[in-house]
Amino acid sequence: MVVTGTTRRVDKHRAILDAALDVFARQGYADTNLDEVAEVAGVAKPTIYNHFGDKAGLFAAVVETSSQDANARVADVIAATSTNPEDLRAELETLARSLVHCLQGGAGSATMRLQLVEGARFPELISRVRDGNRDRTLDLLAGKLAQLAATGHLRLRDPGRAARQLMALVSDEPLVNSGFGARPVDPAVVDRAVTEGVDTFLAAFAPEPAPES
Amino acid sequence: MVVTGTTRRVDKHRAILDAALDVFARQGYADTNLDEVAEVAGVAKPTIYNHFGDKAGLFAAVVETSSQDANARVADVIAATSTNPEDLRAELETLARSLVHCLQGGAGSATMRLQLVEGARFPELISRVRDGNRDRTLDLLAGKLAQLAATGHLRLRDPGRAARQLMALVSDEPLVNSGFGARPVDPAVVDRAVTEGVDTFLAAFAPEPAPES
Amino acid sequence: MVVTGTTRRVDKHRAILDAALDVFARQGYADTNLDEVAEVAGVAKPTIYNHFGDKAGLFAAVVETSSQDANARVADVIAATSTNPEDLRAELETLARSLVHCLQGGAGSATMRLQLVEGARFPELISRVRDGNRDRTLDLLAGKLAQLAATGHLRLRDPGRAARQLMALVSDEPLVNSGFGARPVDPAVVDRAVTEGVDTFLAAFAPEPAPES
Amino acid sequence: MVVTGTTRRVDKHRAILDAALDVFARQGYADTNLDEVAEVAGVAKPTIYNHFGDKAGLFAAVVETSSQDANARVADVIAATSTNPEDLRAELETLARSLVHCLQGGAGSATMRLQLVEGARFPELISRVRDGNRDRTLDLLAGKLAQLAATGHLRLRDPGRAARQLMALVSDEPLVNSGFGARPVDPAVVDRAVTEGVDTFLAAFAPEPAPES
DNA sequence: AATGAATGAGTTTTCATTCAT
DNA sequence: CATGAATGAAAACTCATTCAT
Repeated sequence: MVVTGTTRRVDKHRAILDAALDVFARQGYADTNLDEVAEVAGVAKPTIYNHFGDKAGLFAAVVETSSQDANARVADVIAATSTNPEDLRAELETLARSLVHCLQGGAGSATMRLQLVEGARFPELISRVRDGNRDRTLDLLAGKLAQLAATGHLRLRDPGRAARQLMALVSDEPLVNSGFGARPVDPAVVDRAVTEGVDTFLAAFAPEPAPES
Repeated sequence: MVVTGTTRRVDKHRAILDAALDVFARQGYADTNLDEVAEVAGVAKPTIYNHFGDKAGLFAAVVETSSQDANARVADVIAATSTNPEDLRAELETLARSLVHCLQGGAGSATMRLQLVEGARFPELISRVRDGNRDRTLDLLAGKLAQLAATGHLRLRDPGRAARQLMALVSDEPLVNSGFGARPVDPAVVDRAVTEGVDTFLAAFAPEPAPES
Repeated sequence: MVVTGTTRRVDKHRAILDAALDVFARQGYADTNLDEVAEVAGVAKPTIYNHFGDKAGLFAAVVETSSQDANARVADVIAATSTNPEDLRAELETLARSLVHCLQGGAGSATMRLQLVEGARFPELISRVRDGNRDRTLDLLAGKLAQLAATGHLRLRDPGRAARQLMALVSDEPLVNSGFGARPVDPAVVDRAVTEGVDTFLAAFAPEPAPES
Repeated sequence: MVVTGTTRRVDKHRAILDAALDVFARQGYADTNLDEVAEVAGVAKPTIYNHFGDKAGLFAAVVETSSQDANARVADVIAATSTNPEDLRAELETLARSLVHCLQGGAGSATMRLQLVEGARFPELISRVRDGNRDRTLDLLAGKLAQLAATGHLRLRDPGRAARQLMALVSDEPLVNSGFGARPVDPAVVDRAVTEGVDTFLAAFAPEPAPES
């Protein structure tokens, strides 16, 4: 009994966040009206105000929450990568594919689109969230690559640079192909970007001369 | 003098387009009100409607025009690249820097931001313009790289892939750093991306083992 | 007190309808701006949109409501007419005067003017409402006249025709005189139309040769 | 050569009037925009201002002109009626049918609709034109009926009343059926109204007891 | 805490009218 | 005189936000 009230409240809180992420990502901040969010969430409009203060507060909460989720998934993916793999190429391809999927698939796409589209409207919020997430991701990735270098699987002097370039090689093309999150990505484009990206990465950073393109 | 009637109209047309590019890029489509565009352009609001029909028509005209401009600049830059350079690394760095500048600097940044932010609102328009431009750019770049391969400066089997990866290596980081066009790019980031990007590109595609990273 | 919430809403609904009938009838649909309706009704403009969707929806509601009112009054008037009167002429004059009053006086005039002026703008709505009402009125009137014929007070073979012609005789002149609802009717014109209309009606349909004109 | 300028001007004047009658009648004053009138007339918008001053002036000119035309046609019809006909019923039916046609057919309908719909907007103009026309028509008709009484074809003491009632009997139903000019009239309705209207008129005003209805 | 209802402020669009040629 | 272009004023409609229950 006692927790029911709390549970309900938490449920509504979460329902509003989910609905808002969906609607904001599809229509952008300015074109989102809270009536629609309220309807999708199944609550009355004033309830949104009770929970989040105003429209900007709701948006901030959505961005923070969804970014944390995405970041956690990315960290998991990187952590799951072996530092001493049998097949380096396969290991990197798996890693890259997972990263691209975190950033472009499902909620990841919505999260990214939000950050991207509303960067000019909420500069501090978005800068903080995005740069923070990106920095953490690149740090983790650089760490992993440094370990691979330590174990002799890679030959690199600047793990940060290698991390940035690996990300660029495998994620740039899918990003553009998705219309920067506006459309679903073509899986074939992801495949090609991952395969060719890792290939070039290895050509540049593998200890032995890798096969040419 | 004699053509003043025509001149005046053309002037206003151009003034509206310039003002609209500025305001749209800064505030996004939904947050732009035509009162502000009219004021910046120095015309009355109905004049905008006379020239462009409605807000969406104005936006479309802005995107088309500014994209054509950007595309022309990019084509010039690529065309100006030597296919038999003394110093390949320097030549590629110059090319890359110019490309990044076309895409991220000044009007280029505004153009890109428009396309990127409003992709979901005007899918056909943006797809047509952006994909068209990107494809043309990559074709031109691939052609240039193929020539460099033919003259023995590069070793590559798939010029299209090389073009996409060169673009990714040098432009991804500045793009992110600019908040996808929301902030001015840090020139140091551009420098680093260009230098390191070309370096890795050469490591992967130069005939002789390129210098390590 | 307990039902204040409901009451308030109903009050505003009614207030808007009343105000709108007034303003629409005076100025016509196109010249009516909802700011004025809102002011007359004592509500904010969006409240009108909350209740009626848009301007056309408000108009439709006004027409439906006011027509139902008018129709009910007309039905009452006809029902109140005796089928076995002592003085047939007096009875018919009373009936006719009441009918004309229903159609031309006060809210009746506004209702009629609306239907008449906006017939081209809302063809289905107006056709439905007006033809329906007119048909029902003529049916009721024809029924009453048929009863008067059955009791020997009138001599007629086609009660529908008699009803139409009675209406024409007593209402045409006041209608024109009011500028089709634009001005208040001159009571003297109503008097004359009723007296002379009933007189001619009786000359044509009374069993015994009625007094000459 | 010399008259060409004048001729052209007259042509344009007339073309504007014709176009304006058409558009005003279809859409009403408030919903008519002069761009459309200009396009239909094949002239530039300022030309309308040169000829008629402003929108209201154009409307007044249209009403005056078209009313004069309609009035002239009505006068012709009444004048063409014999005062000593072989078949009185047939003669009256012909007269009535022609009158209804003048008022409801083609330009007559447009003229009437204008007067009716815009009565509240231009009270003096419309009152003057309509009442004037109606009075003249009723005077002419009353004169004709008085002559028929003088020749023993009718038995009436008040020719004005007889004229008003004849008009009411034959024109009321078609008027309503046309939606007061908004739709084309059903010819069957005209036929019935004329036949039955004249029948009742004769029942009331013929010297010998006319056949009952 | 949650909600139905109400509202103030703002935006797109239209159109009668006027310049300048 | 006729016209292409420009404009000031207004009106429909929307939406974030707040009351009152």
